[in-house]
Amino acid sequence: MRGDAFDPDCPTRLILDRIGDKWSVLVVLSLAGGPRRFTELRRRIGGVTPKVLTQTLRTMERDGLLTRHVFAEVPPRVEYALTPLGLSLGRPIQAITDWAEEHVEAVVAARARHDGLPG
Amino acid sequence: MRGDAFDPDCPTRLILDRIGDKWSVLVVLSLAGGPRRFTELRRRIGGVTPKVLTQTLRTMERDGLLTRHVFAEVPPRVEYALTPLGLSLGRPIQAITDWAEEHVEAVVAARARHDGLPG
DNA sequence: CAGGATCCAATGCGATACTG
DNA sequence: CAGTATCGCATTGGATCCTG
Repeated sequence: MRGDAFDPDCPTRLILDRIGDKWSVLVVLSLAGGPRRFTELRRRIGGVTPKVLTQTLRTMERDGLLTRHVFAEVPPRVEYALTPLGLSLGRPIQAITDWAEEHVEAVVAARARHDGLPG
Repeated sequence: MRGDAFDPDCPTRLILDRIGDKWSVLVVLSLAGGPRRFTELRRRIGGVTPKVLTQTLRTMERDGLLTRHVFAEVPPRVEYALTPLGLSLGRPIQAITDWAEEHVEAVVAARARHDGLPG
């Protein structure tokens, strides 16, 4: 049985909320090539604070999208890796960001045109 | 020149923000089959209030994703339709919602498993 | 290195009521 | 029918400082 995004009570909405958050998408893309450490992610994803990155990673771990592996070393080392589920999400995510990167100019232009016109 | 979603100053981020909002995705899906009137959209998209739906539609119009056409009739009639740009966004959006509807159970299960375990 | 703790600002969103 | 106006809260996310 599939979900139904149009039903306000369907948990599919929860997924869309997650995808809609500011950083999950970039985390998925960053991990698509293999496991990464916390600071690697932080550097790769411009503008994210450690607090928010941690929150994002914890939520995604809870949702079964990635795993968190702590190595018993000094200095500490923690690696994040996509699960098969998270990896499968990578494809539609990539489609969205591809669209965004390709059409960003058209949107910005439309916005300028709209804002420039009176009324 | 394409955008770069990893650059915090790239407007691509603005697009991701739009896609991430609670209702735009459902509006795109609702209009994929052709133009719809305001109340049709409102009924189709469960749980949205008129104020928020209007906001969403206005923003999407500004971004060049849809057009708003007012008919000079009584009672009033307003139709919303996707532009070619909005239509092109429909495909990656559909990919995301397909993923969500297909994997919602896996995510909910992962969440339950995670929350059920101590620590 | 990988975070936790705390405080705070923005704002998205909802409820309700009203209108040309 | 297709909105607008007002109010207010809950959530999200950012700045900053601290630590095992």
